[in-house]
Amino acid sequence: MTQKNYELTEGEWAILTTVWENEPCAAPSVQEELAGRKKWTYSTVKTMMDRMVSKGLLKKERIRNLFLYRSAITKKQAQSGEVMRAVKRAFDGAFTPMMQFLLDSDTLSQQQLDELEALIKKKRTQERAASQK
Amino acid sequence: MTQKNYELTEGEWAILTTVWENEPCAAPSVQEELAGRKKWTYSTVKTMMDRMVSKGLLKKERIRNLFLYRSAITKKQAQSGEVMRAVKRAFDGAFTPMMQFLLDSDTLSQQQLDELEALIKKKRTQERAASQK
DNA sequence: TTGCAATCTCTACAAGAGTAAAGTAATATT
DNA sequence: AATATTACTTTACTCTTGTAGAGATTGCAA
Repeated sequence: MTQKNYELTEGEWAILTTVWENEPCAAPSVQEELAGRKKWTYSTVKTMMDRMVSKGLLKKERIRNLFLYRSAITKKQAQSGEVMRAVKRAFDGAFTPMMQFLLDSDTLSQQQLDELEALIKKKRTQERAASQK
Repeated sequence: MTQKNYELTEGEWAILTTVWENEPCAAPSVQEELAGRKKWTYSTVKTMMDRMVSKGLLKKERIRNLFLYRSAITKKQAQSGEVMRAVKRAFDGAFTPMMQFLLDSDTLSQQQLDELEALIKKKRTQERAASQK
């Protein structure tokens, strides 16, 4: 499974997010769902969705006269693409410097730091377990 | 200092990176410097650089007949923008989930985990110190 | 001074993203 | 059936990014 690196645009994120949550869903539903955040007309949404089908981001299926869309990539794949892009462009492809950056930026609270530390502990245990299987 | 959120394109990253390393520098130098990775002609590079000046990403200064460019934003700002974009789009603005994703996804070695833990410890000390000044 | 070399300016074009109006088809309502 | 509503298709316009050629300028070398 050679996974491509998806780099979605703002609009594609908006749509995919809605699709993930309502899958399978029709274009009008997506438009309504999005209506709060984005003031896109049905036309706009439909156009974008069909372009996304061509790009392999969504799948479209016709059931008699109803068109249902579903995602063609998982949220994880999309997240990974986004993170990869950041890491690749801004940190020369190296993960640790990016983490370091996140830690340095003072956006993390004590509580978040706790959480992270816990995550690391867990991670380390897993590593150890895995390496001596 | 209301810091804007810079979202650079691929090309802008390439150019800014070279500028940061050679600042101040002339357009032809940047083009030559980039010649290895990108097969852009001088024209291309010059056009992009001037657009970047308009956008406030670079500054241009004329010294007699020489034009010197320098960056208008720091690497840190650019990195921050990139990270913010990822966090905002892919993780709903929440840092911890992104960290978690990084921890889960990647091939972090024991050593890197150690580093991170140390970073967190240090960070926490700083926080504490700062909060009770 | 004449001309080449380097550099800059102007102009342009294609592709993709965002945006949507208009026209058409199909379904539902009275 | 006639009309209203909903959904889909076609077409298109704008802006940005990547890309670059052609022409104008400037400064140095012969």
